[in-house]
Parts: sequence; structure tokens; C-alpha cells
Amino acid sequence: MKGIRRLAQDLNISIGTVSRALNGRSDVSEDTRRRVLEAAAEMGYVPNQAGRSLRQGSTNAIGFMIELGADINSNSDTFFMGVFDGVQSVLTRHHLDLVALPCPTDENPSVYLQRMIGRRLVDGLIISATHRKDSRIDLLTKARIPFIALGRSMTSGDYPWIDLDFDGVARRGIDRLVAAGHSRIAAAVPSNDINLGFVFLDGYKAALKRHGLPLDPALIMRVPSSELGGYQLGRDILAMKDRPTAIILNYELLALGIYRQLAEAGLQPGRDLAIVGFRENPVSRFMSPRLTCFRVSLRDLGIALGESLLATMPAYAEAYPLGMVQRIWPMELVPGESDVG
Amino acid sequence: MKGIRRLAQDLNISIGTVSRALNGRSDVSEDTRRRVLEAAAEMGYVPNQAGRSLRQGSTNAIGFMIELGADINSNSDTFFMGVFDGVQSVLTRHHLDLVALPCPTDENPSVYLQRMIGRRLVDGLIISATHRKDSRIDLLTKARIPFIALGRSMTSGDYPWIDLDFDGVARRGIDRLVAAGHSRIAAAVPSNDINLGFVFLDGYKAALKRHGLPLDPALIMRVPSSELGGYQLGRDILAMKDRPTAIILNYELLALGIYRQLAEAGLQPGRDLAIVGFRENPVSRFMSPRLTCFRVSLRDLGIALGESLLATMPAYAEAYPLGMVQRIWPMELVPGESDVG
DNA sequence: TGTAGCGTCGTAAACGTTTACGGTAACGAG
DNA sequence: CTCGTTACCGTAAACGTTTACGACGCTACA
Repeated sequence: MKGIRRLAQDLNISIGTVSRALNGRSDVSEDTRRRVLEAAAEMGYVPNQAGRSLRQGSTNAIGFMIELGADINSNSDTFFMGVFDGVQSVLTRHHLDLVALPCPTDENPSVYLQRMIGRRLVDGLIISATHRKDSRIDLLTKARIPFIALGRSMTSGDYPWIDLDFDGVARRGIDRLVAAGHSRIAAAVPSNDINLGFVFLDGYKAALKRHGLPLDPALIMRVPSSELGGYQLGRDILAMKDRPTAIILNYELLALGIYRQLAEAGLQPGRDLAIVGFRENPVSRFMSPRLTCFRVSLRDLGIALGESLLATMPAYAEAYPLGMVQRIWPMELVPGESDVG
Repeated sequence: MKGIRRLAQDLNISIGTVSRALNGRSDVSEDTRRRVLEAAAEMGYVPNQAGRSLRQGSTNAIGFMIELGADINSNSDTFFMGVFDGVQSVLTRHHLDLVALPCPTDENPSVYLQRMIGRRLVDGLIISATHRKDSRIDLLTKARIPFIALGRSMTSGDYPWIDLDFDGVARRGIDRLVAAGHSRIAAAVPSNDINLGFVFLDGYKAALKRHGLPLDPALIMRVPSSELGGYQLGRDILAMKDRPTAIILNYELLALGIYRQLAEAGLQPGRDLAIVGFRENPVSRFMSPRLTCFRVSLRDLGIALGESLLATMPAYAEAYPLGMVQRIWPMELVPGESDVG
């Protein structure tokens, strides 16, 4: 005898009553509820999730899919840890738990996602590292699984998303550099088809136009989103005949590689090449000269993701009357010395 | 009509046969198996996990618990992502999936773990960031859940673990520094009760003794495991009246803070303070002078964790005759210029 | 022809919950 | 006393699988 049956037997009441007591139904006397809760706590009873899921058709869990291949190189895991914490803080209010679903590098993300959906082990999903065209979005809408994307996509159809303000970052970065007298400003964008690169690039182009600066295709530099990519980027820049005097980055660790490359060439960030970095992170705070970059509260971002996801789920929506969230998440400029000589 | 019932109806065979066909049983003709697999693929049928779990008493999933509070500060960056990838690569061979369970900062890890165990949403668990006394180990052994710990603990009882070679790192670090002529060598250890700090410290003490060097308690410096802790550590060292000439670190991002602190004081790592770092990571490769540190293949570590965990699970043990794994994971020295002036 | 064996399949129970439904006792109002 | 109402609780079905068991048809061999 196990589980709720055991509990009921010990207390000499029916399993139905035990279940009602545990789930906070009203049609159970306060006295028996107390006895049930006590007994449950004592014997360490936790409802079997498989049983619940099967009966209720819901799992009380939310999934956060991360792509080990893409995310490793477009974020670091302090990024996700921070976001996780925020999401979880929202979910616990509703007795939901967060599970992270790491899609291995050698598996197709859509196939992986489809398997996870089919398994039905989460009630809702957060996906990240959205690509330019992301078939996962179609998959999720077709399967009618509540979800939200961390990142926009060009995939058609309306769906909820929250995305960092890549456009604003590009704009403000250019503004700062132009104000400092620069006119040949390069932009680093990822070499894969992650959507954020396109948004960033659009912002870059618009900002140049607004300042009346010409767009030189040679200054749009595609590199892998990694510190190694930054190193390579630095070398490419130094090798150019008509070298830019400034550059804006769209991935947080690129700056490391450039710093190193400049150091090896006896050059100095800020004086010999103005650099505007991307996300402030534990590393950027300890670079010298200090990197000009943009701050974002990961926890708040996670909270927003959690709340916006719940807003799309009928069972929780009344607590979050947000509708379909499509929101650009602001980033705060953190001035450093890397962009002013 | 949904799920397997629908599939069976479409094919005009019983659900039992469909199930057997899908699960690769022998008592089903090759012809019907083919038809079933085709139909399943076409309609995108994936077995409902709740149903399977309930019937089989297993979930086909392995959990990897990470402590958002502790792990953020005892590991960083791509550490977990790399390990996840290795673990998953083992699990997929057995149709198991990996789910990461992020314990929020504001929840007690043992309580969280107990809830996860009770929910029965994983068949086995990997825990990390083991503390000196870690009640999670008692919990898991008592509940008879297969598990393995990434990190040793002083908790009594035999249980499987794999741990980085903190002892060897301390020993080899000291050896190098002594060979370079240093005799006042400090050690940085974490200020919390994560077990790795104690192992590291033991290695440090043993190495000093072997070289006939005195143990100065003032040189054992406890700091938070973060880059900020490194900054603080650098300040503390510079403020000492009888300053050490070298230091070994046991957390990978400490070096960043020290570098910064030295730079602000006009000093240089390697020349003014010899530094032996901990784990080689994307950041350490781009510091200058290059940090002397230790390399570990995260993917291989993940593979070992996965295999060792499966070895403890009756259903998979025959493929991995490893017994109870208790293994110290070697780290390879990567010489830099931060410890030799 | 009888029967043993084999290959293939259908039947139905079981896993641990939740919940619709009905039933009982107590109580108050008429 | 009767009847309706309320508060509480038990019963049993249902969720979607897997699997033990038995049944059936066929072949092979005595």
C-alpha cells in the first residue's frame, strides 16, 4: 500500500477525502483537513505526479528549453541562471515548478521540442535563442501549447515574446560614438541565423542613416558569437586597409577577444579603437579599461517571462491580465572608458 | 479519441499490439510493426509520459539539480552547459532525457529536492555543489533514488561521486610556485561550506608540508566565490604587512578580480604577484598575462557522470559494469605567464 | 488425426490520482 | 413530525499507457 491510499488507510478515511483535503477543497471539515495535512507531512507524502498528470491532463511544470549549441555561444550560463531564478519566483506562487530542457548540440531543436511536447511533461514552455525562421514557433502554436519566446523571430503569426532591446542598444551605441567624433563605425553580428543579429543590424543601419553617415558593407562583420570570435574580429579589423575607428558589439564576450587582440598589437581599447560592448556581466566589470555596455536585470526579465507565460494559460490568466505580451526589454547604458579615448 | 487508442483504431488493431510494436517487443510481426511505426510517425504520435510513468513506475528522465544560489558562485559560464551536453549524449542511447532542476535561491535545497523526489518526475538524479555536510545525500539514499554527486561531501555513508581533482590542483600549483622560488604562498578558499574548499585546503597544507614550508594561517584567505570576491581578495593581499609573493585560487573567476586590483595599483600579475588560477575557461584564455590554470573536458565529465549514474540503475547497469563510482577527475595543467615573473 | 510448438494478437487489469455524483447525518423551519 | 438544506464524506470512473495471460491459427511431426 503506497501513496494516498496508505495515507487514507492510516487515517481511516477515504482516499477521495484525503485528496480533497490536500487540494484545499471546501467540502471537507477543518478537523479532518488538519489531520490529513499532519499525517501527510509526517510520512513525507508528496502526490505522485504521474497520477496527477494523467488525471488532470496537466503537469504543474513549465519547461525552459535551452539550446546547448546556440545558447552556449550566444549567452553564458550565468545568463540563464539569473533568468531561471526570476521565472521560478513567479511559478512558485502557483505551485508550478520550472524544469530546464537542454537540447543537445547534436540534435535538431525542433525534433527535440516535438518530443518534449509529445511527452507532455510540461504545461507551458519558454524557448530562447530564436532563429530568423524558427519552426518551433509553428510547432507550439499548432500543438496549442502555451509558450513565450525569449527573442523575436521572423516567423509569421502572432505569438508572445519578450526580447532585449537590440535596436536601442545599436542606436544608443552609435549616438555615443558619433558624439565622440567617430564616423567609421563597424558592427559585429553573429554568423548564424539567430534573429537578434538581424534586429541589431537594422538598428545599426537606421542609426547611421539618422546621423547622415554612409553604410559601408565592409563594416558589417560577421563572426561566431564567442570570445574566440572576438579575437578573430580584432584581427580582421587590424588587417583592414581602411580601418574603422569604432565598433559596436552584439554579444557580451566578444569584447574579451578584441581586448586581447589589441593588447597583442600594442594597442589600447578606447584610444586606438572605440568599443561599445553588449551586456554587462561579471566579466565586463573587471576588464580594463572598463567596458561601456548595457545592463539588464536578469531576475526581472525572468519574472516578466514567467508572468507573461502564465497570462496565456487559462488556468492562471486571471492573475495576469496582460494579454499577448510582445515586449521589448529595456537595457540601461553603463558608461565605461572603452569608447572614449 | 486520442493517443494510442486513436492509432489502434486507425490501423484496426488492438492498443496492446500497437504498444508492443512501438516498444520493440518481439511478439509482433514485422509487417504490423512497420505499419504502426509509419502511422505513428505520420500522425506525430508520442506516448503520453504520464501514462507510461504511472504504469511502469519510471519516467525515462534523469534530473540534474543545480542550486541557483550556490552554483552561480561556485561555477560559471559554460560549465553546466558543457556537462549537460555530455550527460545527455549518454542518456539518449537509452531513450532517456535530461531535465535540469534549478533550485531557486530563496528555497532550501533539501526541501526542493524532497519535492522533486516526491513528484517522481525523474528516475535518477545528479546533484552538484555538494556541501561539507549535505543532507541531500541522506535524502536520496533513504528514498532509494539512484543518484550521483558532482563533488564529494563529508556526509557519512557510501555513495557514488565524481569530483574534480582539487587536491592535485593545489599540489601541482604549489610545486610550480616553489620551483619558481616562492615560499610565502597564499590560498584562496570559499567562505561558504561548499566541500571543495576543504579538499583544496587539505591539498594546500599537505603540499606545503612536503616542501618543508611553514603553514601561516593568515595566508588562508576566505572570500566569496565570485569575481567580486577576487577583487576583495586582491585588496586584502595588498593591504597585508607581510605580503605573500604568490597565491593559488580555487575558483575560476577569482583571477579576474585580482588582475583588476593589481592593475589599479600599478602592479602586474606574474611579476608582482604570482597567480595560479583554477579552471581554464573562455575568459581565462583571453586574460593577459595569460593565466596559468587547469583544463577539464566538460563533455567527458558529463559522459562519466551519465555512465556512472546509469551504472547504479538496475535497468541500465549491465551496459555499464562500473560498480559504485567514486572517482577523482583529473585536470590538466595549462601553463601561462601569470605565475612566473 | 492428434498434438505440441510457435508466432501473433486481443483482453483486461493495473499504475496513483482527481472529481462528479450520490448518500448520510444533523439541523432548522414549517 | 416532516421536509429541505447544509456539511461532510464515500464510491467509482476516468486519465493513457504497459504487460501478464490466454486464445487463435498455423506448421510440423508422430
